[in-house]
Amino acid sequence: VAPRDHIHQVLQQWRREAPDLDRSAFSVVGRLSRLAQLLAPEIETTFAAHNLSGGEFDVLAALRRTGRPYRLTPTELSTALIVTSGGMTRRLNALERRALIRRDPDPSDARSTLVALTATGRRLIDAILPEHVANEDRILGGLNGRERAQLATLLEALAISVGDTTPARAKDRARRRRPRR
Amino acid sequence: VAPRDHIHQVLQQWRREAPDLDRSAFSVVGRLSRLAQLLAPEIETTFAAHNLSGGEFDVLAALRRTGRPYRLTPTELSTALIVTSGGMTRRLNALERRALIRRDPDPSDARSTLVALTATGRRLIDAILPEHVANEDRILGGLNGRERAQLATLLEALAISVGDTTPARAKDRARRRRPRR
DNA sequence: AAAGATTGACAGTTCAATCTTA
DNA sequence: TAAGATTGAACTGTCAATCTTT
Repeated sequence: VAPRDHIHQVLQQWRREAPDLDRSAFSVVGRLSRLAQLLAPEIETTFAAHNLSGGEFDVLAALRRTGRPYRLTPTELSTALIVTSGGMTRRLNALERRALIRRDPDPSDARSTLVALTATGRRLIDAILPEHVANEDRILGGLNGRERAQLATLLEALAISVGDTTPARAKDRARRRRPRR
Repeated sequence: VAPRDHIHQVLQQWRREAPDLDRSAFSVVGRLSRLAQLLAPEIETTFAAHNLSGGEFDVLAALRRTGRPYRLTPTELSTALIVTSGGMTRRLNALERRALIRRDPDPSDARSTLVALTATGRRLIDAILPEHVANEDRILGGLNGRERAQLATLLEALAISVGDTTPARAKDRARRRRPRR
């Protein structure tokens, strides 16, 4: 018989116990959250091999992909990564202690700081990146290119529909607050 | 212009900064984990309205969908919900303190206990369930039936390919360990 | 030995309060 | 007043050690 996944059995149980309940949303949301939970530890083994947590990797990666000079404010980081400012402070403390990032004062706003990748941090993230990509690719090994593309398209549609659209950058947003007529 | 999601911009940044890196896996895995992170608090508002955490709801729901007499062992629960046994003990303590579940000794194995939904627990989960389903449906409101079905199918294929297949139940597994020829 | 459950130490998060600067 | 960052308390999870029973 064709194998089914864990959520399929859960759906069957609900069909028996509560046949009137609509299960179409759960068949998506349930699989989404279960897959995320299942894949996270798998993905974090790569980071752990370099003594990084998943959250710490995310910070280094966010700085790296920004391009030179690899700088963002703590607020920009916590917005992009969906962590509270308190959570971000904690991550930055850990990374700064290991000299993977540096906190410089923001010359244009004394309330803020600029978080920058150090040379050490940049070397580390550049070393991890290819391993990480290879690992993700291995995890998705069961899906061919067409399936990946289809999945990415549908997930993007869902992301857009729940409002996960690219926010304007802080300075643009400020400029836009009182739009010109 | 057609709006794109947050991960789309991340992918563009990587294309600029590291054009040789294959981004196809991330376009799936990145969206998966980000959507799970984005949707979780949205979903948990329903539970919070009844003074339950997401993890506590999961335990009550797992017991409920099992059918009468709504009983599972802590090991079965921690396996089904992907939490460690220590984490499950913690959840069960909180639920037992509020008399939503009960722990009875297992008559057939003195090492184990049987976790059962109380009448109060059953009333609570049955009251939450329709709200939860309606909430999930609202969250997926941007996807039509065809898109949901397609997404569910692709996510199941991924789940199966990473090994998230329905495990045989404990007693079946014991029976199967030394298969008959 | 090994399995089931629990415990306590640790990790990482959110939340609300606080301090400084705009 | 409000925004940016930090702090400490509370919460929730993992991990490794432990105790009991098989």
